[in-house]
Amino acid sequence: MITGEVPATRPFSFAESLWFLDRGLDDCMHRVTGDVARKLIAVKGKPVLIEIGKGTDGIATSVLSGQVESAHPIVEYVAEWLDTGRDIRPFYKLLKTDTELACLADSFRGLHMVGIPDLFETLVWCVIGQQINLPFAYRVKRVLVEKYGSSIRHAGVDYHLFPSPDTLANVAVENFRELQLTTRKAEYIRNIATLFVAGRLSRQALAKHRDEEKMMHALMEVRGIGEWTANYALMKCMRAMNRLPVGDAGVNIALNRLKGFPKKNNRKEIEALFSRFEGWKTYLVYYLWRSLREKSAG
DNA sequence: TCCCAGGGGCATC
DNA sequence: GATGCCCATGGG
Repeated sequence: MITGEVPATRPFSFAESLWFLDRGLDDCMHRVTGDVARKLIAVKGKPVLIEIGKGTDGIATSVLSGQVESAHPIVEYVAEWLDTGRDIRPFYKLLKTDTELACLADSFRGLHMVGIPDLFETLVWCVIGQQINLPFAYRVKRVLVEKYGSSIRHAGVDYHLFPSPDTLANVAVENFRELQLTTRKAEYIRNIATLFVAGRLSRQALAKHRDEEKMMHALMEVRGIGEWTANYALMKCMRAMNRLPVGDAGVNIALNRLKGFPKKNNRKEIEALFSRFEGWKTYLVYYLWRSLREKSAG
């Protein structure tokens, strides 16, 4: 069996990564059982089932199914996915300068951001999740993926790859409607898929902009991608470090709880706070989201 | 019943 | 640029 170790820059908590992957939500793109997670990924276009668990000094990975020549692409994938290489100590230094937020560095010590390496999946997921609650959004995603994504079965469990742009570009709006997607969302998804097929939208092309604001602009030209979604995509997929999804409900609630900010019309307070987190705004958002689900917070 | 949920587009002024 | 409305499901 091919195995590998993904080095992690400390502080790093695999338990936090695992907690996020589970969260009590039913994410069809991976499976968490006990202290490991399994996920089907594409390596050179072929499905490979990997398992990740706590390693001696990072994350232990192994290939359960599929053909790969070495652990190298697997290790690369996991490092990108779980942001293991990030040194978050500077972020903690900034957190410690804020009386009410200092606790985040202790409560969630070693939490690195779990990303979505695939841009197409990220954008489609955003569209699905727009303006609906998360459990429902995950259900819709599961039906979409089970219907249109390729999968393999291992030990009696199905693992899925996200549907390809080519597949979703050819799904009729009425078939999307059967998945409880609105007509408008169906159109957005079809359009995004078509742009990917045509090569007019890709992670690689987007990355060439380098500048976060230029990437924002490029994404927001696409129908269905507004400011919030563009921010989210840059955070989760492009690893942009200075994003603040304006108007995000989670950020508002978290800062209301932690710092007593108003729940609405709080732009001034929030921008002032985030201006002190230059280079780490994305991570601050992520830690605020994390704080929402701490114990009694539900 | 009402309001909100990890929004976005569009018309209108 | 700000505001209001539409979309359209499910949870509290």
